[in-house]
Parts: sequence; structure tokens; C-alpha cells
Amino acid sequence: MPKPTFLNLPEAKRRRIVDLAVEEFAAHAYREASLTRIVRRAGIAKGSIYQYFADKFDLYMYVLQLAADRKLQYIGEALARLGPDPDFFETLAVSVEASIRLAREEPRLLELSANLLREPEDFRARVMGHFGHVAEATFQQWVSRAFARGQLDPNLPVEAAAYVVWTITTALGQDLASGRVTVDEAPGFYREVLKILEHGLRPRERPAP
Amino acid sequence: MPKPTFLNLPEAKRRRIVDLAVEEFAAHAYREASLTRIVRRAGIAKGSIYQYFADKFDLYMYVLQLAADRKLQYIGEALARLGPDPDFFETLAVSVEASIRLAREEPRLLELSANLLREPEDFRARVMGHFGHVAEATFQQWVSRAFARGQLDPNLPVEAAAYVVWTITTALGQDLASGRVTVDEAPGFYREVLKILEHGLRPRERPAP
DNA sequence: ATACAATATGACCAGACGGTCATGTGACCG
DNA sequence: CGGTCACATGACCGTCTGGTCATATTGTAT
Repeated sequence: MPKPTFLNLPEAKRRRIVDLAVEEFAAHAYREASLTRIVRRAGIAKGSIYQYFADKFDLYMYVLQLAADRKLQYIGEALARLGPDPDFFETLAVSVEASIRLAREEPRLLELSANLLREPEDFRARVMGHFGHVAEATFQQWVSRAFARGQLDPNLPVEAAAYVVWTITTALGQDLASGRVTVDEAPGFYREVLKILEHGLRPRERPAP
Repeated sequence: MPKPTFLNLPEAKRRRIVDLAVEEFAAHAYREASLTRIVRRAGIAKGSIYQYFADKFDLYMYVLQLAADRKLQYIGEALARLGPDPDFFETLAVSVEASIRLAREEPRLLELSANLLREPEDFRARVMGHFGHVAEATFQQWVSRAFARGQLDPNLPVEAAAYVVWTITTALGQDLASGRVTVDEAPGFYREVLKILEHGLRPRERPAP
């Protein structure tokens, strides 16, 4: 977390630093991201960044936290507009749609968090240790609820079903960030993809083998 | 590709170098992998590695090619044991099962190729330029055949269906390499996962909406 | 004007990296 | 013995990195 000095800074300067840090960590993996480059572009001295943050990792965690907060808030608002006790697949569709909207508005934030998934395993573990596994836990809760309410076919192994859904929704972030799927085609395409998941996972008349 | 000097080397020395290079590129992303570390562990001089390969990228491409050859051969043999004109989902199951077996026998090779998927987009493009997109092209062919033979539900958008299958099978490599799925649980777990895909994508009596 | 604290600075450090090259070694051949 | 050629070597180069710290500047309250 930033040192008090950083929080005392005029907002414009603070924003400039944060924006450039986001850009740097969005464009490069953690190891390749360069503090020297950030301070140079921000027009501040090398030493100054160490008055604001303990070290490179501290700065990284700060901007990552910002991105996570933003995304959580975004999805939270979208879900709030849904009624109480919403359907699993509706929940999914709304979160995915919100994520795509966020990706359109703040592509750097998306790239930033997508990059985390590409980091070496030990680094990810270190980061996740500071965060909780919020997303994973929430998702598991959704799955349990869906299963209990008969929105997931009880004839299918629920862990495997959860794996499929989680993997697909996670791939969305990666593919959006890397440009393999554009933000323009994403909504329609992902609606189709989610329809397929729903088609395969919802209970049907004739039970599964 | 290696210089002639490398190919003239006694096989033991060649193997030692290749093994250590595989290990290095399996343990670290391209940028983090260190030639200095490889030569130190191999007990050869820094200059020697440049008598064998043009540069770091050349060495990388060489070991990557080895890994790809190995995997292609492995899957090819498994598929050959299938009859002619095999079913799409059977083909999938057999390839996945072969990949898991390979992962068990040669975990470093798996990590090596899994790491490629985590590289920055420009680097991946550079690598893929030297290779062809063999895997992607083959998979697309499988999908087309499956669709033509009525093994994929014609009521579903085929691109989205292909995306789901491709994403899931790709995730297998990542999750195996990172240890999120162990080689012991992988066969059973992935059989379930593939069953779910088949259950959702095969044509059924009642047509999809 | 003075004193004191908060903030800013950039030269500097040690370490790592990929890559080079002049020099050395040794095996084979006439 | 001498010559030739493939191969081996490691000191060295330029460049970059995260991080430090003594010093200078600024702001503020008296």
C-alpha cells in the first residue's frame, strides 16, 4: 500500500503516476515492467517513487487493487439491477456483459488483470495471498446455489460443470485483452457461447446418462 | 536452428545441453530464462553456446520444436489406433488422453509449451510465424468434419461451439502444467469434462432453440 | 526572518543479462 | 614434425534493472 506521502500528493500528480503505472503493467509482465520507464514518463525522479511506495511490488499491488475494485463495483452494480435470487445463467450473462463493457471503457485495466493470469505460478500465489480469492469463492457460491435450485443438471458432475463455466468465462478476459476477440464482436459472440453452456448444463426432460 | 557444430557434438553433451535448456525454458518465461544459467549448469563456456546456436531465440525455437514434434508424434500414434473416420468426441478424448500421458512422462516439455501461451502477444506471434498454426488448423478441420457428419448439433452456432471446445482443451495444458490439476486426477476429471461437452454439443431428439 | 519538517532529486551501486572475440587447445593428416 | 581446422574458452562490453541516500528544495508556522 502507498506511503502517506503519496496520498498527500495533489490529485493530478497522483493520477498521472497511477495512469502511467497501469499502462506499464498492462503492457509488460511484472518482471519486464520498468520503474525507470514509469518515472521517466511521469517526469519525476527515480527516488521519488520510493517515497510513495515501498518497492516495485507495492506499486504493482496498488494499481492491481484499483483495477479489482473497479471491476467488482462494475459487476456489483450490474448484478444489483437483477432481481433477488437471480438465475445462474442470467447472473453469468450479466457479469460477462458488464466485464465486456468495462473492457471497452478501460482496456488498460483489463490488460493489467489479464497479465496477472500469465505470471509465473509462484508470483500469482504471492499476489493471491495478499488478495483473497474473492472471484473464485463467489463463483463457487453461485454454482452451489444453482445446483441447489435445480438450475444445473443434477445428472452431471458438478465440479466438472463448474470447471467448464469457469474456464470459459476466464478465457473471455484473456481473449479480450489479447485482441483475439474484439470488444465489438464480444457481446454477440459471448451471448452465443453462454447460450451453448446453458443449453448443455440446464436440466432437460430426458435425463443425462 | 542449430549450427552444424552442435550436431557434430557427442550425443551425451548434446543431450545435456538440450535437457538443461528445456528445464530453463520450462521454469522461466523467455525473457527470464538465462543463457548464463544454462551454460553454467551445463559446464560449458558462455561462448560455446553461441557456437551451437545463433542466439537465445534460436535455442528456444529448437527446444520448442523438439517438444512440438514429440507431442505431434504422441497424439498421431494414438489417433492412428482409432479406426478411419473416427467420431469427433472420440478423437477429442483420445488426444486429450494422449496429452495427459505425455504430461506424465515429460512434464518439462508440457511446461515448456504451456509457457508459450503465457508469453506476450508479439512474442507469440513471432514464434507462431516460424511454426505454422498446425494445431489450430487441424482442430478447425476436425470441427468442420464433425459438423458435416452431424456429430455437432446443427442448431448451435458452430464457431461458438468450436470456441468452447478449443478453450477447454487448451486449458487442460495450462492447468496440468501449473499443477492446478494433477496428472493423477486428470484422466478421470477430463473424461467427465469431455462428457459434458459431448452431452451439450451432440445433436439431440428435441432440437435446440 | 527563522526554524523545522515534508518532499524532491539524480548520481550512484551492485547485479544480471545477451552477446562478442581474441586466444587457446587438441585431433587429425601429410 | 608442422600445419590446418573444428571446437572451447572466459574476460569483456554495453545496457538495463531495482533500489539507496546524501543533499537540495519547498512549504508552513511562528
